[in-house]
Amino acid sequence: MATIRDVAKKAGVSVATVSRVINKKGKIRKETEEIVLQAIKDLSYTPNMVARGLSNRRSYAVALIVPTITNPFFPEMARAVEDIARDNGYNVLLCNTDDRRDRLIDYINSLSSQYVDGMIISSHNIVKEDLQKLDRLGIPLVMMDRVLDDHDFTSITVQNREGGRKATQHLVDVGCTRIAHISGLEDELNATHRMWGYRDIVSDKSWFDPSWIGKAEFSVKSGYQVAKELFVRHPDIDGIFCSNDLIAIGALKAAYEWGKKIPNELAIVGFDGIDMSGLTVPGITTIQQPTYHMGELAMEELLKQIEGQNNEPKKYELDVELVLRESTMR
Amino acid sequence: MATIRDVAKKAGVSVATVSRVINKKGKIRKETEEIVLQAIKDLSYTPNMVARGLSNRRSYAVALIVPTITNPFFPEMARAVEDIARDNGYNVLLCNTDDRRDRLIDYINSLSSQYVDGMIISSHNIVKEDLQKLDRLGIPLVMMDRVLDDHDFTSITVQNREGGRKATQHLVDVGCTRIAHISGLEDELNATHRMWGYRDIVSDKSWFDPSWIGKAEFSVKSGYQVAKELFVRHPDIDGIFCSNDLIAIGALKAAYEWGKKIPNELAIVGFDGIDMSGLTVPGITTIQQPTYHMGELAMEELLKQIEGQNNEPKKYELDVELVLRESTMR
DNA sequence: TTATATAATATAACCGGTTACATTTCAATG
DNA sequence: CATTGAAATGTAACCGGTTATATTATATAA
Repeated sequence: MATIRDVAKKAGVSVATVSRVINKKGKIRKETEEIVLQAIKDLSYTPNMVARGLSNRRSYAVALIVPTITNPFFPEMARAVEDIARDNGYNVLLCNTDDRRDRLIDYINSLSSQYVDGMIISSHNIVKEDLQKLDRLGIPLVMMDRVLDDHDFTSITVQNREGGRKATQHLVDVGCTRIAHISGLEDELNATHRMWGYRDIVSDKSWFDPSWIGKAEFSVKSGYQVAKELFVRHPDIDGIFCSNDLIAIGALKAAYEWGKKIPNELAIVGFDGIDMSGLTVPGITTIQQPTYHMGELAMEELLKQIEGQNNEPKKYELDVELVLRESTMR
Repeated sequence: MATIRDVAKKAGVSVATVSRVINKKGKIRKETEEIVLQAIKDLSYTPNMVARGLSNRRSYAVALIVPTITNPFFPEMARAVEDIARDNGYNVLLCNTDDRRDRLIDYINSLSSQYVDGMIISSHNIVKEDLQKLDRLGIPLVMMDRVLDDHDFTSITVQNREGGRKATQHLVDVGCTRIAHISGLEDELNATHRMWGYRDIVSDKSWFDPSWIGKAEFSVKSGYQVAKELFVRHPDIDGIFCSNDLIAIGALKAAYEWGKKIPNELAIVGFDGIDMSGLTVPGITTIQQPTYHMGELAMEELLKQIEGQNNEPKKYELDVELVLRESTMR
């Protein structure tokens, strides 16, 4: 592998000149530039990113920290992040925290000694002091999907409460009169917002009381179990708004086994709009998040911060959309 | 951030000694070691990985190159790779090629100027000269899932042909007498092997001719379309072996719309064992790959190569297993 | 006690870039 | 023609580690 000094020697100039040509910094004579470019081509030279990183205190890599890449919501986001990163000469480090705080902390620590240029974090385990630490280290950060309530970093999330309302209202509109909600766990802020959206619609109904709200993890298995519990507790249930699509898929499976006909005896609405929600039979009506767009936006905002064009934090709260499928078509 | 020189000064020793303590290389007096460790603790010093990388010509990062992380087969593999990598102090760079050769080449080039310590590649676009290039650059490589036929690198794949046989034989066993196959595209070696497994079972049947084999991309949409074509071409079809689970899900949806009852009028078997295959209604019988294990194994083998313990390439061809679900239970 | 081998530590070069500062070149001005 | 200042380029320090080699301290043998 040729180094910058090889190029300098071949072109008969100093390394500084070569560096200037490569980075288009400072003044260089046209002829000199051409000679250097030719030498670069002749030696098929590529700047060594590690050396450059050491000098610049940069690594040209950003970390994408997610709970787990196996939740289908994240790959699509990751895909978008990587697309934008690649287009801008950055690499993406994939980090799974498994929703464990110790892992998150390990990552934050180890990544900062590697000059990661920025982080996109989706974790509800993050606390204020973590943010302060990153701030102190000068590491740009964008919070994605799962964001802290009170902070001043750029964050990207969706209108969870409004989405919860849309979903629940839709169930009302198709004629449901006993609507349950399967929420995510308490400490998950998105889940809480979605639940409040649900409550906005049902809290003044005569039949409503908190026993209509079940709590599940964001997984198919958990959704399946909690749905069955609801069937026992409320045999007259005729609609469920699930806090995410995985839960909805679990509920669908539970309904099928319980012999409840979908959508006529039980209508189901999910949240997220992962591909899978459209692939079940019947397809599941859901609140679609602009997943890919969120990833794009996150990476773009991060780049702005890294490149220092813009430092005021922005808080995006993107629109969500009701996507109609068979699970509520009656 | 404290540097090694800060530590050396604080401990009253030279940087070489500090380095030796950190890396447990060479002889050091017990007392000296303790003094140094104390200084490290006092300054909460972490070695800078970029500087270390420059010196060692290493980056402590491995690249995971996949067609697209949005195919649910890959996140699980990625998950395993990342787990093992993390445990060993490595980071994982996520690279999506989108099945495009130009992207693959871009990655190979750019990653090599970054001292990536190794690559796990899953791509059927890779050709011999790429392997030679990596060999020349001294970059360890493990080929995953989609491997070149003739090479001498470590590779990890499954018994595709045997899996194809198992799947098809199972359809025969449950009483199917007109069994179609939806294969992946020709240039995908796994798909080809699976198809040959299918042919092993059906080629001597009187009804069989190549029109029973459809070609699809590894996607739900494509599976859906090709399944419908098969329904038209062969109305008496009563079983389909699909080259992967996404195709099977598409076929399931097609059958549902076509009014074919599953499993009695049409039995379906997929391949891969992605989570989703068990979550559809009905669940899809499939040939389960040891996905997580494959990722683990790939990373472990890569580590062996990186750490130089072992250089003879190994070719793993792992067992697959038939997982019974409702789509063939009759 | 001195010579010699060995253990422990220090010095300084090196990895391959960037860049502050120094130097040279050259056109414009007095 | 000498002076001046901007433009172009070069020199060398620096980023923060590793490590070959040199040096010093200590143990062993003669």
